[in-house]
Amino acid sequence: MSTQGRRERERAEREQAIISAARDLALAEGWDAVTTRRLAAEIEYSQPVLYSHFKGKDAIMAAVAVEGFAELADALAAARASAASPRQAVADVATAYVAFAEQRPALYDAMFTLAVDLPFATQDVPTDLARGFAELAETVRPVVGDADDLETFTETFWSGLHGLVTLMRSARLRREGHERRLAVLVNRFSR
Amino acid sequence: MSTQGRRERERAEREQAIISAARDLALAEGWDAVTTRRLAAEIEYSQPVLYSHFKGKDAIMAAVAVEGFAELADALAAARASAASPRQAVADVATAYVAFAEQRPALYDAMFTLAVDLPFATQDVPTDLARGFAELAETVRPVVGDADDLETFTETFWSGLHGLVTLMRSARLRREGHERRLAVLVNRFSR
DNA sequence: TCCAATTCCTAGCGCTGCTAGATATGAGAG
DNA sequence: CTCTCATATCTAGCAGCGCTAGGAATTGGA
Repeated sequence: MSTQGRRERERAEREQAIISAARDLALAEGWDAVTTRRLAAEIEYSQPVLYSHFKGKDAIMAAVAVEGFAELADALAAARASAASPRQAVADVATAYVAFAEQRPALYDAMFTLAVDLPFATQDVPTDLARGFAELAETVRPVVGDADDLETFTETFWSGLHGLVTLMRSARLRREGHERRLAVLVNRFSR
Repeated sequence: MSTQGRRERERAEREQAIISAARDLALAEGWDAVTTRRLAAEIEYSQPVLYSHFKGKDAIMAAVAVEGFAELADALAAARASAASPRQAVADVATAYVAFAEQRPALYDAMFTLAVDLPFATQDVPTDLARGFAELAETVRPVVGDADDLETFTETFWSGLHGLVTLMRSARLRREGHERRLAVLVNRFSR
C-alpha cells in the first residue's frame, strides 16, 4: 500500500515544482513571461497538468505569494530581533521591508498588487500574512502614542512603506531621495 | 485649402473619441474589458485605425492617464482652496486624494500602477502631474518641520496616501478603519 | 491475464494585441 | 470632366494567451 503514499508524495513534489518554476520565472523575467505553456515546459509535463493542481494561473500566483508572506515575515522578524533599541527597530524593520520588496519585485507584486482574490480566503495565508503584520505591530508598539490604537497605527505605517515601494517601482518617485523619504516616514511614526 | 484643416480637426476629434471610449470602458468594466476590438467598435472604425493614432494599447492607457493627472490636480486644488485653515487643508486634500482614487479606480490605476513607461517621458504629462504634486507640496508647506525639506516631505506624504488607497483597493486593508488610518496619517504629517 | 480506474497528452476553442496587403476614397492635373 | 496617384481605411490573418474536452496510455487489483 505504499504506492499510494509514493504517488501523493510525487504529486506534492510536482506541485512544489510548479510553484518554484513560476516564482523563478517571475523573478527573472516578470509575471508576463509566466505563461502556462512555459510553466508546463519547465516542469516537463503538459499544460493540463497544471490545472489538476491549481484552478488557474491566478491560483498559481497566489501560491507563490503565500511563500512570499512567510519570507517577508521572517525578514521582518530578523530585522526586529537584531535591532539595538526599540526606535532603531522601527528603522531597521522599515529598511528590511523595502529591501524585501526591491530584491523580489515580482514576488512583492504577487503578494500585494496582483492576485487580489484567492489567498485571503484560504487558511494558511492569513497565518503568514498575519505573522508579518504582527512583526510590524510589535515593532511599532513602543512608539505608538496614547491617542492611536496599535492596529490602526500599524496599518497606516505599513501603507506608508507600501506606498514608497510601489511609487518608486513604477518610476513615479525617483530612486534618488529614497533614503531621505524612508527616514521621514520612520521619523514621523516614531513619536 | 480648408480641407486639410478639416481633416486634421476630424482626426483630432477621433483621437479624443478613442481616449474617451477607453476611459469610459475602463471606468465601467475595468481595464481588462478595454480591448482594441471593443474600442474600435465603440468609435465605429476598424482596429488598425487605433494604431494610426497610438503606438499600442499602452499608449492609449497613457493618454487616459494624462487626462487623469489634470483632474486630480484640479480636485486637490479645489480642496486646498476651500479649506478653513492650513491644518484643515492637509486633512481635506488627503480626503480629496483618496476620494479621487476611490471614485475612479481604473483611472487611478492607469495613472499610478499601470502604464509604467510612456507618459513620464513626454512633455505635457509632467505639467499636470507636477501641478498635482505642487498642490500637495503647497498644502503641507505650513506643517513641514525645519528638519525636513519640502520635496522629500511631500513625496513621503504622497506615498502614505498612495499606500492607503492601493492596499485598501486590493483588499489587503479592510474598508472599515479607513477614516481612522487617514486621520493617523494626516496627524503624523501635521506637526 | 484481463479489466477498470486513474493519469496524462493531443488538439482545439475563443480570445488577445498587432500588422501586412488589398481596397476604397478623394484631391489635383490635364 | 476624366484620369491618376496618394492617402485613408478595411479585411484577413499571425502568433500568442488561458483554459478544456475527449481520447490514449499507464497502472493497480481481480
